[in-house]
Amino acid sequence: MSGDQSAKRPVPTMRDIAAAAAVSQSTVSRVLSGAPTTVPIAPETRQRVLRTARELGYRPNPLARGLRGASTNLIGAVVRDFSDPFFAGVIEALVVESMAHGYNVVLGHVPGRAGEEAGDRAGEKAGEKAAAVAGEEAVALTAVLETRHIDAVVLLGDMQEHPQLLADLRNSIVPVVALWPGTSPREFPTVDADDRAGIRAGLSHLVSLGHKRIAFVNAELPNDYRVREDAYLDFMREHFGAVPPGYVERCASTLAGGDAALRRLMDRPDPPTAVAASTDVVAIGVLHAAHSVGVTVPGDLSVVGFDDILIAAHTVPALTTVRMPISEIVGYAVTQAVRLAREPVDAQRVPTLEIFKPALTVRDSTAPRR
Amino acid sequence: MSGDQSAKRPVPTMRDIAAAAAVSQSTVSRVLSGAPTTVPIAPETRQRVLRTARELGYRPNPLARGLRGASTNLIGAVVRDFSDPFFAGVIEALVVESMAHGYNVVLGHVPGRAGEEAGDRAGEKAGEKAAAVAGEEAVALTAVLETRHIDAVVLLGDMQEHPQLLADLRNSIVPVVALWPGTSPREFPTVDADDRAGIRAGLSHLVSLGHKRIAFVNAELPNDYRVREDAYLDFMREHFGAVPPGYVERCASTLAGGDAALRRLMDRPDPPTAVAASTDVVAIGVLHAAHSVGVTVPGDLSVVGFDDILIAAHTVPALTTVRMPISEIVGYAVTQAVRLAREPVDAQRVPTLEIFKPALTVRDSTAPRR
DNA sequence: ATGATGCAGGCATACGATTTCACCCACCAA
DNA sequence: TTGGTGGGTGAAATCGTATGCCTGCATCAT
Repeated sequence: MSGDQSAKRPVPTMRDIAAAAAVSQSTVSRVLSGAPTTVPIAPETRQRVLRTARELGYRPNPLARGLRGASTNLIGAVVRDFSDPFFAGVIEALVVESMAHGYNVVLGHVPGRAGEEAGDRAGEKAGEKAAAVAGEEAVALTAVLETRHIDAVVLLGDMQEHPQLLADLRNSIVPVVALWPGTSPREFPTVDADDRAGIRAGLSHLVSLGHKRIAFVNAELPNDYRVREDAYLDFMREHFGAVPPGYVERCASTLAGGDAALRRLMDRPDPPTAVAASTDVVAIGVLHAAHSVGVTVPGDLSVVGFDDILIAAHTVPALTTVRMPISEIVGYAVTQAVRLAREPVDAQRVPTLEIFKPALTVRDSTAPRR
Repeated sequence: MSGDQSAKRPVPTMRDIAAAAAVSQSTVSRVLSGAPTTVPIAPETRQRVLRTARELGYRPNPLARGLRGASTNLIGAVVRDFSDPFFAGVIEALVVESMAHGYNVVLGHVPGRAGEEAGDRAGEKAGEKAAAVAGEEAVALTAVLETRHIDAVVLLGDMQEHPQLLADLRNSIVPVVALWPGTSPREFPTVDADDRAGIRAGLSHLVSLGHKRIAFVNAELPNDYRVREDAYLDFMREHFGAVPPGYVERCASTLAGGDAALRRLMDRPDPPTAVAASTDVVAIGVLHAAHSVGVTVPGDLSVVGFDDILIAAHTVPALTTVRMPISEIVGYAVTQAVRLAREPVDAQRVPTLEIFKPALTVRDSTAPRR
């Protein structure tokens, strides 16, 4: 068919279509963009152009589109911590939801303090470029964004560690939606979960099983985000008048962190009979540690997690946890982001706040106190 | 500082720099791109331009760059299954590695049979556009790519289910690197692991512990990818002369799949004393099922996984598995992709093949046969 | 003194699509 | 016949960057 031509120009341009359909390139643009043109197009011309485009296998060049200020249909996702299974699930939901809206997702990962390093290694490719461009560190931080390359940005998790990124975002024109913002200032439209209600649901469940010696393992973010911990403290004070001293353990937000935290708790003279964890990841670490030190779950110890990540239903034993409505939250956020991407700039920065309610999911890691 | 100006033009262009530094736009481009120009630039001019750029907070517009055929520094990742924790880890590695090379990652997910649906819902945004563009289904499938928007494509997992995607890739000029291609035809440079060696390592370990009744749980991909299963069959025949009948269970590549498979195995009159799973995900399902039906691991049953995903070290009990060298594989692939992105088109499609060796990681889910 | 060299930098154009403006033509009313 | 009028189309500017080509201006050798 288009043999040798496709070898040279695999993707035909509008000019090619125009030549083949014997119209001008402007007409091709008008027909293919499908936008309600100000100018009328004869039905037959329209058909001819469409047919030609199909035959030649036309694909619009999004870069050229974007250059004119049109949308690139790209959503940038900046995620605090990649290795966290919770965010892995979030990203999946985000990608699926975005594609359903006709958008793709560009992943950005905010390097800890690695601005320098990233710049250096990028230099491999860019030659002197990296060194030459002004304000290189700042550029490295906002790498994903490269403003205007992207129609909207979704912030996943606490971004407090990256003020530079937030500042860049603030000064740019891209709409931003923040999810699970933690301690980040509420400067963008935000979607979050009612952490306090979630923690209370888990704790109420433990109390209803007769537990009193309930410890809390808090996955500590770099900036003290203590909503879940505070919810625990308040709950304990309400129900028992006081928080058992030493019953709050803080640890890294990892499996190993939860593991270590439980070991510390069980080493106490008065070990708890139940543990609430601030995330499933640490809860799974707790499960593992309990098994390692010979504590039976749920016989000797009840464990409640938070998030209901994918593996939670298949741990040993299956984890009782609080389901984070990820798809609802992400779905809402994407809808919001897409809407903002189309709206005039001035309407975008209203820091709205939408809260979703988590719900308890009882499985096998909790049992009545012995 | 730049008060009202930033309100109108948040991101200055090269033209702005040029005006401010009293040089031509071309000079600005030459200085900022840092490429070894054919044209000499006076050091002082260079400095002046750089300073001006810094002061005005210049950021290159990647779209405009890309339009000229330059690189967009974007790598497209197409992943077979998002919900798989294995691929979550892979994506993390990919993002980190890509950013180290100065690239960002665009996530694509190949919809099962959902071409229609995706197109419809995308229509929300594009109005008649979606319907108007030729070959809409094809466009939906290659959504991420939008050829030339991306410098290279990394294929994650088996793409056999998506011949349309492969065809598009074949006809486009983007370099492609395939990772863990499974049954996909070897038409691109490929990076894979030595599955056979990995399975044999796991099985040898079980045999050295005295196990003979070793079953295999195969996470079945849509296209029968049976390298791991075949490795098991061969191994068993070599060591025991035959494969115990009914000892190969196939299941969905999910936690629930592994769960169900183990239940079937343990229901047999001659249950195995050890199980090798083709992936950690199903192995974790196996662990969970064993616990549910009262089979102790590793007392009654030894379990070996494959992949060494993040949670594997923290399951109950910690999973003995075969470590998939993800970072090595991804690192090699990204280096390759970046190199190909810079090379002339004709050198790109040589279907090279690089194989990495997995290694056994012994933890607590295996023990001598009782 | 003068053409040859080399250094610095500007001009113009290309990239592919969008969009504004202008144009042509047919048809209708006056 | 002529001045609309409006439908249908094309030419050209534009977006921001990269680059081939050309032009000044010194300096240098002859």
